[in-house]
Parts: sequence; C-alpha cells; structure tokens
Amino acid sequence: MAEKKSSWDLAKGEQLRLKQEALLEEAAILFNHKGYSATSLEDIAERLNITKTAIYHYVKNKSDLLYQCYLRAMDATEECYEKADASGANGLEKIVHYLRLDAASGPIAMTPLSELDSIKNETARNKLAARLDQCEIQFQNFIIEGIKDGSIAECDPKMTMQFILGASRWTMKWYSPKGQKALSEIVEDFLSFVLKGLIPR
Amino acid sequence: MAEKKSSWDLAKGEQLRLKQEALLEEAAILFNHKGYSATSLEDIAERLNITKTAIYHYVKNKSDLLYQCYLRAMDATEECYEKADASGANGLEKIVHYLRLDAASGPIAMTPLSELDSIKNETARNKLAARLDQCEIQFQNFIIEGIKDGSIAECDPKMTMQFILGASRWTMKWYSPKGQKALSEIVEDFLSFVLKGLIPR
DNA sequence: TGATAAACTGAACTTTGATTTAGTTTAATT
DNA sequence: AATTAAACTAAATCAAAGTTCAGTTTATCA
Repeated sequence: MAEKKSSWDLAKGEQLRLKQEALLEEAAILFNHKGYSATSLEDIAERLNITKTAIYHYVKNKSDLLYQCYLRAMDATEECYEKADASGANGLEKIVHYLRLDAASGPIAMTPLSELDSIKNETARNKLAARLDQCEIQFQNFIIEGIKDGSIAECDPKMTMQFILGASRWTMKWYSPKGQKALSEIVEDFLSFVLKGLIPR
Repeated sequence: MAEKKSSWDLAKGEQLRLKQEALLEEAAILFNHKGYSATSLEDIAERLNITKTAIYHYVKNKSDLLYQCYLRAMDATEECYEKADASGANGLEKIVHYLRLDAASGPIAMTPLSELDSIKNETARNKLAARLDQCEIQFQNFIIEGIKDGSIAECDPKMTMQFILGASRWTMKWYSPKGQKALSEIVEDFLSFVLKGLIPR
C-alpha cells in the first residue's frame, strides 16, 4: 500500500551499507511492533520490495537479523546513556536528557524489546543481556542520584525504572509515523507526564 | 521445574470449568509474557502437565484459545471500568480505582496486549477490537473529566492514556510472582509514580 | 462388575515459514 | 560487446508447531 522510499526503490548506484541499514531498520520496526516470531521474513521482504531469499545476502538467518538489530539498538542506547550521564547536572536532568536522546535516535535504533530469547547464539545473547541489564541499572542509578541530590522524589528506583522504560518501550506498539504527532512531540508529552504526574501542582 | 498446583494435579472430582480456567490462565500468562506466536501449545501443555493434544478438548484451536483469553480479559477489564466510573468522585479518583481494580483481577485477567491480529475469526476480532477501543476511550474520558474537575493537570488525554496503559501492560513482560513485590504492592508504587511524577513536591 | 462417556495420549498428518540450491539478472569493467 | 561478480529470484527442501486420528485410560454409574 503506502510505498515507502527504501534503498531498493532508488536507482542503481546505491551502496551495500545503505541497503543493510534499510533492512535492519525495517526489520526492527516490525520486530518491535508485532514481535519477532509474528514477523515473517516475507513481511520484511515485502516492505522492501524484494524476495525473502534476498535477505540471506545480508544476514546469516532470521535470528542473526534480530541480533544485528539488537546490536545497533544497544550501541545507540549506550551512547544515549553516556551522553546523558555526561551532560546532566543532576539525576533528573540526566533522565530528561536520556529520554530525549533516545527518542531522537528514532524508531530505527529503538529501545530493544524483550525478544532476547530468540537470539540463538548463546554467547551473543548473554553478552547482549548483560549490556541490556547494565543500561537498566544505569537508568536506576540516575534515579538514585536524583533522589540523593534532591531533584527526584523518594521512590523505589527499580520499580520506577520499569514503569518509565515500560511506557517508553510500549510506544513502539502504537506509534506510527502516520499519526498526529511526531516522535519529538510525543517525548515532550511523555516528559511532562513523567516529571509532573497527573496531580496538578 | 517449579511445580505449580493446577487443576490437573489435584485428585479426581475436579470440575471441567476449573480446568478450563487453569488452561486459560496459564495460556494468558504465557501469551502476555512471550507473545502469542512465540508460545507453543507444547509450552502451555507442559505447564499443566498434559499433552498438547489434550488442549483440543477445551478449545477449538490455538487462535480460539487466544480468543477465549481475550474474552475473559475484556470482561474483567470492562467490569473494572464500570466499578471505577461508579465509585470515583472525580476523574483522578476514577483512574486510581481503575488501576487498583485492574491489578486486583490479577495476572489472570490481564490487560490484553496487542495480539488481536492473531485472532483468525474476523467477526470475533472486530468485536474485541471495538471493545478494546472503547476501554481506551473510557480511560481517556476519566482523564478529560479530571482535567475539567481540576483533579488532573492539563495534558494530552490520548498520549497520557497511552503512557499509563503502556507502562501497565508492559508489566506483564517483567512481573513474576517469584519477584520481590506482589502485584498489590507494585500498583501502589505505580500509583505513586503516576500521580506525583518524578519531581518532588 | 461391566458398560459408557469423558479425558487424555501417541503417532500421523498438515501447514507455515525458514533455509538451501541452482540458476538468472544487473551493473560495472575491459 | 564479452566477462565477471554481485544481487537477486523461483523452486525445492526442511523443521517446527499446529491439527487430526485412532485408540487407551479413567471415572461414573446402572
């Protein structure tokens, strides 16, 4: 239906890396939206106007495709944490920065969902799981820091982390570029909610 | 591993309805946690100490199993909304009531995730989709009501609904009865976060 | 106790979707 | 224009999981 301009639709001289990118991006969007197992290679290929076998030119297999998506996402996410940690003056600001940066990296390098189990290579999976844990701990640390420096109200850091990241991750289930708001606008609404809560001040 | 007492483990005289219940409950937990397609009938049967073919005694097929789960969940959810609407004095209170009631109905009748597409029967699926939409609208209405009556701060009702329900739904990804906190405790943390936000008052 | 129906099982069958194979088209190059 | 490598396709194969089938066990009851 809605034709999206991908590297495959562009004329000749396009580079391998561009197509790789497009493949991973499209795969990530679908994996995040429908889940890994519910997404067939057919689904992905269709969006790129190629056949599913063509995908094997770019990745070893479906599990590897998921792995590549995760790698990109984790790289991007860690970068967001580093920048946020470096730039924020207190715990609260770090969280605000992080959430903005995360959204800015777009639906492409989305927050990884809970599909880790589907990565077959155990070593790779464990390594990713560790990185993912580390990110969640980092987020909790921002909260703890905020509580200490007074920028964040008392709360259970782990629970609060789950709530905020959960809401953020769930975004990928309902967000559509066709929707009313751009990601950049949605984050601002999100921040307003996360910071101030429902009760008027 | 961890043997759970299900209707199948109990001695004879147990009723059909109890087993039905147990089946739907176990299925719902797995569907919510791993997703519909990633959950095999084998997985479900294993937890109940039966074979996967036994499942066909209780439901027509896998898609029907999902449908039954949804039915129960929607029934429970709608009931929560009705009670919340009836009992709350203002928009904010209705939301608080709703979230408590929802959590109290347990992981059994969990908030339905975004697996609607996997229900094959189109009529059934459409009907459920409409009910689900209606629930989300109801939640938005609580917010709108709250803004009007002054119990809730200005915000985009739709976005705010997505954030709150998203965080709530994502709970099913990480919650485990083995965990530190019971669902009833988690809701209270959640309420505190949703109502007051991160910034200290 | 023997008959009967319900609950359930194991093996066979079917479907779906991932993967492999063999070959064709395309793009760039000499 | 002929050659070659890369990009890709269609058709065949394979594997996992859903479904059906034929029969066995269990529970109830005349």
